[in-house]
Amino acid sequence: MRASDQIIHKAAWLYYTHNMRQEEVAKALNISRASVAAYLRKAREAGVVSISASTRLYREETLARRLEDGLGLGAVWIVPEGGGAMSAEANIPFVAANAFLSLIGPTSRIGVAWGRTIYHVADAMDVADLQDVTVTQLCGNLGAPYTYRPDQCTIEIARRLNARPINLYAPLVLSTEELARGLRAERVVAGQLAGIAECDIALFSVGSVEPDSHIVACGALPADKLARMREEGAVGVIGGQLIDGAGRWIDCSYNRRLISVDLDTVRRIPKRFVVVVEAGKFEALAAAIRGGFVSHLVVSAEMGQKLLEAGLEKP
Amino acid sequence: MRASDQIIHKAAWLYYTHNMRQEEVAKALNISRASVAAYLRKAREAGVVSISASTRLYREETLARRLEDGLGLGAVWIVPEGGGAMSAEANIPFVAANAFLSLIGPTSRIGVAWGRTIYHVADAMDVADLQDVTVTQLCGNLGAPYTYRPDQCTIEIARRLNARPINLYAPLVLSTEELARGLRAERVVAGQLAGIAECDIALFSVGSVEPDSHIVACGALPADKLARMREEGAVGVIGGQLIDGAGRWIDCSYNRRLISVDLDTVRRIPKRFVVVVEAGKFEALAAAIRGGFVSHLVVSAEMGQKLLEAGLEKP
DNA sequence: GGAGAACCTTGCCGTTTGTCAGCACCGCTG
DNA sequence: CAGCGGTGCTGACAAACGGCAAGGTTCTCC
Repeated sequence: MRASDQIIHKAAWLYYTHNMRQEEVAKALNISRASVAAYLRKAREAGVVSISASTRLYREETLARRLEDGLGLGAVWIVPEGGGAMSAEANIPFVAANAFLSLIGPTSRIGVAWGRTIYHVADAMDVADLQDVTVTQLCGNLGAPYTYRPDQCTIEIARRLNARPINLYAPLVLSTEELARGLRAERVVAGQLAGIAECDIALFSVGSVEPDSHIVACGALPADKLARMREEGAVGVIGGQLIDGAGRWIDCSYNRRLISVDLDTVRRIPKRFVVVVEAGKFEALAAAIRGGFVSHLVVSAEMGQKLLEAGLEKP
Repeated sequence: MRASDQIIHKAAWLYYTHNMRQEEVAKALNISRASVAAYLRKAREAGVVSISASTRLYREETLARRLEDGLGLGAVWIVPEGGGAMSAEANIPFVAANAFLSLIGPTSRIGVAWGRTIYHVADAMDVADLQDVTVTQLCGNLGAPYTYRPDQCTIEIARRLNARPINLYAPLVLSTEELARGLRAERVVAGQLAGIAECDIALFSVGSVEPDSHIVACGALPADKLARMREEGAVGVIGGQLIDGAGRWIDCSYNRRLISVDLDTVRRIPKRFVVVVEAGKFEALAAAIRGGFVSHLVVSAEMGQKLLEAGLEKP
C-alpha cells in the first residue's frame, strides 16, 4: 500500500465507520476539510468503501418464489415494469449486479461469459475491494473491434471488484476443426479451460438464434449458416455455443470450431447466475433451464410469467 | 414484505443504486423530498443498504503479515495506536466488526461466544440484510443480570445482520456435574450443541484468569477457586472453559459443570475469528493460538509485537 | 538552485441533505 | 359523529457537503 493510500483509508475509516463529520475527520488527521472531501471521493472511486443495496424487493416478488419452487432454482429475482429508471430493461442490470455481488465471497472464483447484457451488468456494478477474487473468461475472444468482447467483460468486472482478471488468449471461433482441436490441446489454453472447473460462480446470459443474434453480429457465424442451424434444432447460445431445445450441446461444425468452456463444466459450477433482458430470448432461456445451466436467475416479470406458464419441469 | 417497506426499498434503490438525487427520487415516487430523506434513513437503519469500509489498512501492516506467516494464521489485522477514535482500544471493535463482516457469506452459519469484547464488536457492526444467515450461541447462559450475557451477544449480532438467532437455553454453569451431564444429554440441549459443528465461522475472544476475570465477575466461579485453578495451570478462558498453557481443556470440576461448546468442535470450525483488546490477555491468547483455536485474529500492535517476540511455533 | 509538477490549504459559493414543527389523514372510541 | 391518538407527509430552514479558483509548500528532476 502506497503512503498516499493510507490517508485515504484513514479518512474513509473515520468518516464511514466511525460516522464522523468531514470537519472532525479533518481535525483528527490534521488536514483541511477540502482534502477530506477529496480523499473520500477517491475512496469511493477505488472501492475502499462499498455501498450495496438489498435486492430483497425483487427476490420477494411472489412470481420469483413460484419460479424457485416450480423450476427448482436456487434463487430468482423478478424485475417488474416501472417508469423511467425503474423500467425492467433499465433496471435488470442493476438488480443483477447487486444480486451477483451479494453472492460473492472474499475468495470467490468468478467465471464470466460475454454479451451486451453482461457488459451492462458489469457497468452497473459498484466498485469493491476484493483482492483475493479472480475473474476468469469463459470463452475465447473476438478479434474484431466488437463492442462487447469477452475479454472486455472480464476485465471490466475485475477492475470494478479490484480483482484479478484471467483472460483466455485464444479466438472464440476458428476456421477449421483441426485448428480448434490443436489450440485446445495447447498447454496454455488447456490449462486455462481446465481452470474454469475451479470457479464457484459463473455469470452469463443466453443468446438467441434469431438473425439479430450476437454470434452473427460479431461475425462468428454467417446469418445463413445460423438460419440452417436453427432449422436443425438450435434454439439458444451459451458461451458462444449452440444448444438445442433440451439444452444439449449441438454436434455441428460451428460448435466444434469454438474455443470455449465445456458445457458440462458449466453445469458443475455451483452457482450459475443467468441474466436475461430481452423478451425474445424466451426459448433460449427455457432451453438453458432444461439443460441445467441455471441456478440463479434475473428476469423481467414478463419473462418470469412466460416461464411459469411454460410449465417446465424440474431438471 | 410489508407495503410500507416497499417504498423504503424503492427509494433506497433509486438513490443508492441509480445514484439519483433525493429530489429526483421524490419525483419518481411522487412524494416529497423530505419523505425520501426519511425513508433513506430508515433504509440505512434497517440494513436495506449497507456501507462497508475496507480493512485493508489493518491487514497490510507488516506486523500482520509476519504474524500470519510466523504463526500460520489465515488472516491477522493489526490495529496501531492512534489518537482519539483511532486509539487501539477504541478502534479494535470497529476493525473486528468490519473484518468479520467481510468474511460472512449470504448463507453463513455464525457461532458467537460472549464477553465485553464481543459485545463491543457487535455494537460496532453495521446493519446488514442477511436473512439466510444464522447466529448460534456457543455457550450456556448466565441467569444473573450481567451486562454482557451470551444470549445478548447472539441476539444483538443477529439483529444487526437481520439474521436468525439460535439461542442456547441452558445455564452456563451448574452446581453439580450430574446435573450438567443430565442437561447436556437432554435432546433440546444436545441438538443445539451438536448443531454448532455446522458453523463455518466462530466469533469469540479469550478470557483471562486474573482476579478481574469475567467468569468471576459474572459469578460463574468464585475468585478463590479461580486462583487455585490458576495455580494448577489455567491460563485462559474460551467459551467459559478454562484452558492450560498449551490450549488444552482442563479436566476440573468447574469445566465439567459447564454447558458450552466442545472445544474440539471449536477447533474444527473453518474460520475461528478471535478478537482481543486488553494487553493483559497475552498469556491467554498465546495459549489459544497454541491450542489451534485461532485462524483469524484482530489485536493491537502492542499485542502483535508480543506474540511475535514470544516465538510461538506453528500448530 | 531553479523550473515545474504534484499536492495541499484557504476561502468561497451553490447544491444537497438532515431535521423538525406543523398539518392532514386514518382508524378507533365513546 | 365529534373527539382523539397515532402515523406519515410536507414546507422551511440550517447544517453539511462537493467542487472550484487562487495561492502556498514540498519534492523531483534536470
